[in-house]
Amino acid sequence: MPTTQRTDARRNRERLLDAAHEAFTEAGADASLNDIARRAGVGPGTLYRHFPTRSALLAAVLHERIERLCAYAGHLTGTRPADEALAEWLRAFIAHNLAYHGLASALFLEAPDTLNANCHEDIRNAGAAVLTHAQRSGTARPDLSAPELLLLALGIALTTARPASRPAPTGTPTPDRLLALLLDTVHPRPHTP
Amino acid sequence: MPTTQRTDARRNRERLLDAAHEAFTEAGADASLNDIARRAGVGPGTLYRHFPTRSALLAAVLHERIERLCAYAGHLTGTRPADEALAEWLRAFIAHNLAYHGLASALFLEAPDTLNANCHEDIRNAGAAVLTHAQRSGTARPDLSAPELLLLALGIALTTARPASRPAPTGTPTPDRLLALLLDTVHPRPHTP
DNA sequence: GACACATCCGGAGAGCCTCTCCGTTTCCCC
DNA sequence: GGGGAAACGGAGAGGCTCTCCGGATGTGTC
Repeated sequence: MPTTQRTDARRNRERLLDAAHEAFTEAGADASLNDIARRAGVGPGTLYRHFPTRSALLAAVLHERIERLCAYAGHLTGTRPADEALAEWLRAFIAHNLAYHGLASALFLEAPDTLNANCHEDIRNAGAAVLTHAQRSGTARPDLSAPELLLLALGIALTTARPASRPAPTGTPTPDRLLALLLDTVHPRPHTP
Repeated sequence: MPTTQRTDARRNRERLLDAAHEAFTEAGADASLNDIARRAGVGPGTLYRHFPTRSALLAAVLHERIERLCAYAGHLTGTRPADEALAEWLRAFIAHNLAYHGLASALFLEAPDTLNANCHEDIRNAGAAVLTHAQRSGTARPDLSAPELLLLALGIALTTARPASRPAPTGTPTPDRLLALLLDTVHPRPHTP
């Protein structure tokens, strides 16, 4: 069993990822896998061999993006004051989850399996790193856990994501405003009244 | 055009609502409308005549529940201190949105149309009433709007709702804990450091 | 270069779902 | 009890997910 794929398999995989990116961009969660296979010039069987489930495909499409998000955490904690780093990373985290009309959030809510476990783990670790850093500097309350913070931020993405067709009506709170409110929770209370 | 439905129509409508309640309880968003019609002992055509879209059916199923939620707001502001009323109503709001494995939240994120516009409006008004009451009493920060608060609470429901099959893994933050964090944002800061 | 063979492809098709259309039945009112 | 409006129901079109397997295609070997 050679560790390398056949070249046609590798080529098809790339084509499928490109087609999936296109389809998810246009149709979000409603994108048809059949259609993605068609766009890639490939049979449905080929799609399912490369990506057994819709999540697997989504995880593969998001893979690079997630790696960048995680690397960004390291970059921020190294170059910015802890509270700025936390705020900026959360902003990036929310922006990431808004990708593909909020489809990226869906991956995060799925049951972790062998295919997306790394994504979950990596993001959780990145979030934990940024939060811990802020807590050590005294700019984040110590009783807050990373899963709590990430879920709250994820909620912001989920409630502000819009399906392709429907733009946000005016008056709808923006993700930035909701994040600002969330950050008020994160900062330690000056004192308990 | 008589304003009253025929008795068989009314009967079928009731049966459909019961069947839908069952199916949504079991399968959440994945419930098949075909299956709901079957359970109700009715053809698919009948289902679609009574409820032209899935949302319409969902809105009808949730109607009573939503009325209770809105009435609860009035009750709370009349009988409880403003901050307690706000906390308790938000708890109820989140619990409501967790119904049918989070399916109830979906209705809230949909584009308002003639069928569900009342639901949106009523809930928004109820939330605004409870929030305004708290703001007048000085227990909620004045720069917070009802849509903002509702979206944040809705986010909690969305991120903690679980599809039928998959219970929350231990260590997952509970809705109550996330709400407690959210309420910290809501209370006015003792002073700005 | 040709051969053998593991790998990979493609598309037909089963099964389900949404939603429509229209001939038929059922109720309601006179 | 009879006429007509209102409502029913189910066949069926079209699409989607996912599987299966005969056939095509790279790849290492001689």
